Amino acid sequence: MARHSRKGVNRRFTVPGSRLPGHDRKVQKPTMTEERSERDAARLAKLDELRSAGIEPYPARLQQPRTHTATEAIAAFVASESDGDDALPVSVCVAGRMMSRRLMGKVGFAHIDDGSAHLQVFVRRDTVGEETFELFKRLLDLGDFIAVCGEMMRTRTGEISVNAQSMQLLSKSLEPMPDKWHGVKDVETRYRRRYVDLMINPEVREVFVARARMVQAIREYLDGAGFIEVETPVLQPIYGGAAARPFTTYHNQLKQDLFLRISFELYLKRLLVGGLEKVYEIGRDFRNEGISFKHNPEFTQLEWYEAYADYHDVMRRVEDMLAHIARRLTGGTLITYRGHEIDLAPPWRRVTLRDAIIEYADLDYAQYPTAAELADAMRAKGHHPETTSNRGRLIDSLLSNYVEPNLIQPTFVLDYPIEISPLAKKTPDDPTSVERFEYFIAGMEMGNAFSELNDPLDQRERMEWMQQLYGAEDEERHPMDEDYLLAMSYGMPPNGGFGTGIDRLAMLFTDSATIRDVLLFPHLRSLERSDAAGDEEPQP
RNA sequence: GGGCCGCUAGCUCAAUGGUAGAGCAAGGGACUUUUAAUCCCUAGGUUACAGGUUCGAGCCCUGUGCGGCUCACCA
Repeated sequence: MARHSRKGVNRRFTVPGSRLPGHDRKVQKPTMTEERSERDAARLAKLDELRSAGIEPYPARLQQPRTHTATEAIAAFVASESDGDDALPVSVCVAGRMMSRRLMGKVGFAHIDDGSAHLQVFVRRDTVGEETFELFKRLLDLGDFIAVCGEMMRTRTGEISVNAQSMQLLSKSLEPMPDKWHGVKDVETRYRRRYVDLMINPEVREVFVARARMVQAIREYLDGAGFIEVETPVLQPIYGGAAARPFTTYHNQLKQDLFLRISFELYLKRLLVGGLEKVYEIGRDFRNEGISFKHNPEFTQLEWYEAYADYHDVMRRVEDMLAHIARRLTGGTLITYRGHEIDLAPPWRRVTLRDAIIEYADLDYAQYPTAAELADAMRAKGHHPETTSNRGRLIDSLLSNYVEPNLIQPTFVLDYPIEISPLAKKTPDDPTSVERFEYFIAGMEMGNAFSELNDPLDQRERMEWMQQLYGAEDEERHPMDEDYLLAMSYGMPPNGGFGTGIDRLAMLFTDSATIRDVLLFPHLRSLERSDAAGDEEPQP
């Protein structure tokens, strides 16, 4: 937009609102642009009026530097009040977005929001002068950023306020603010224009502050336990470490197909080979799968690997870490999620997958050694298995359909079928099962861990077996990763590994019903697509 | 991808198949301690889009778009 000079091209086209979603659908009709500009005419006229009065609506800096956030200004005034008669006046310069304004003749009130608090500003014509009062009264709009300097005071009704001595416009808003009382409720608008959601709905900001504090608590815990944080490639020539379909991309100069990672696992375990004993990574994974209240195409994952630990050690660390997060966020280990009171205090319940399925689905899969037998037994119990599934997937479906919804309190489910766990060590007493657990809270799968397989020959067999088991046409079939096998052949210490969805933890700790509420910009279908569809053929 | 539900002014919401409204926001006016300020006036709409039924459609039907819930796959 910089190419449009101030007094050059029709300024209408620089109005951000002309590209807002609700108008993109209609933007091809010029009449709508005209109507749009009519609605904006008042604010655009104010821009002209401000400039001709010598007031730059988008100044580069404050005339007087900010001395206090809203919270600090209030605190400073409260402190001075406690001095009683000896109290000295508290002079402040504050800045923020004007959220409300009440005009009454030659005096007026406004609230500014700077992210720390709302602070009332009292503006009296006799104090600020004719010119500034006119600016405040007539040329400012809700949504404008302003700076205000003055002494702190209490109004007649007792509200701590800034008694404005001077006022500066910092940034003009050309879009109307949403309803000050109701905010924005439409979820599509809230997700597509998160900035509007954040500016008007204070509880949204709280969710993301809590999420940030949660991640901070995780790093604090792991750093304190001697882990180092590392970063591994997002763009990978061979994807792996999970059962999921990847996004593909292409490097032009290398003429090479690349995949966006679906997990960090294979790279982090290479680091154990290299001698880093405790590593973790917090980063983005990408999975080309369905979208739901607990699935976004890109999501934040925590994975760690710890040499000389097995999956029992990992369980102890997981329950310890989550209790640590809860204490940091709430002071205790009790949290409420969607009406359930959940206690994260260790130790959590531990139950084998087999026992859990016996308990909740009334079926002992150990009695049915083949997929066909198990599927028959499931049908006899009134379940409806996919006919094409292998035995591991059948067991997994029993878990997610019958067990998972019942696991409200934190629970480790352990010892998984080998067919769906190619990177985990076999259990010593049962070669069809592996030392793996998933943990569940509030009926949601939260994470996954193994005693990591470190036998290179076993790993090669397992990968080759997976190739056969899933068939060439299966989209979750993974390519062989020869370099990973090579790394393991150098010798990998026995270790316990763990992965968990940061977004799901954030849902849990912020009592959010959907992953979209803990993602600042959840993935939504583009609106532009519908406009382009009629004009041109989609690209192949 | 399947099923169900939704889409009306910038925002929040009304409107038996019969003239599309209100509050807030916006524009004009009154008001020197208000706080969802108050009072008077004004403007603002291709009811998501495209068809159909009907004398007449925001409402009924079909399709499309976007969203929500849900099922399937997955963390």
